[in-house]
Amino acid sequence: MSTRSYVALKERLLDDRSVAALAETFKVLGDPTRVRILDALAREETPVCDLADVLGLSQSAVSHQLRLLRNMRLVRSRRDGRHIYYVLDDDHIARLFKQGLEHVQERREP
Amino acid sequence: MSTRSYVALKERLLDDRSVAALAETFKVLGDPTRVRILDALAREETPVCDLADVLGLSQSAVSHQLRLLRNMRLVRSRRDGRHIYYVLDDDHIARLFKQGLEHVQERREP
DNA sequence: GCAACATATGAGCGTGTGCTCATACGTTCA
DNA sequence: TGAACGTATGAGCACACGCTCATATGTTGC
Repeated sequence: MSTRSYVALKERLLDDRSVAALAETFKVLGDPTRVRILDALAREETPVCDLADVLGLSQSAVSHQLRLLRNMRLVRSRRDGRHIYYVLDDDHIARLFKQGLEHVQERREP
Repeated sequence: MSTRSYVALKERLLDDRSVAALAETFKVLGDPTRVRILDALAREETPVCDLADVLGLSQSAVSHQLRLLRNMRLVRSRRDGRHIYYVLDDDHIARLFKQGLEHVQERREP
């Protein structure tokens, strides 16, 4: 092991809760299907069936992902007749999402 | 399916490349071990053995993750004698990381 | 009430992922 | 040169994850 002192580093590291929360947050955004769903819902309130159709996914697949996003409070839903409309419910995530987008788009032309 | 027109939505969605890049970017950040490694490397240049020790991980586990981060150009390494020092090599990611952190920390007191 | 539609959800399957273990490669120093 | 140290890497395993399929639940209009 390195002979250099690293104790100072150890003490400044992120606490476990922050690490877990951070990883969990990024993990939700780390899947193409969820990215597409969130992208759509960031633009306008959309019922499940339209999401499935627009994204070319099965109703079931969309619904499963929405449950996850709902549990994490990233989206919220309201019923209108037979339809259930979903929207983004987290400004933080929306901003993080946008910033991530800027970064990948900047990075495209090096 | 909804009778409402959703064609307009379809046309405004993110293109596949952006979606993939965005998801991939977030995915790398979506693991506690990598979060901890990046957190440490954001603070100071550190050799693999110290990383393993400070984070309480095996040398192999750290090395495997570093390879991933290296391939994605998020970290860079330099050799100094027997040690190989790693540092962050991506300002975008560092900023994204910090912003994510602000969000999870704000969110802690609702 | 009962089709038809919209959504939710559990089970199961194939794949990806993060770890360990063993081992190879590289460097230093005596 | 060879032992000790530091790092990289492939194989393999346990588990997580995202999908499909089947089915349950909920709503509308006839």
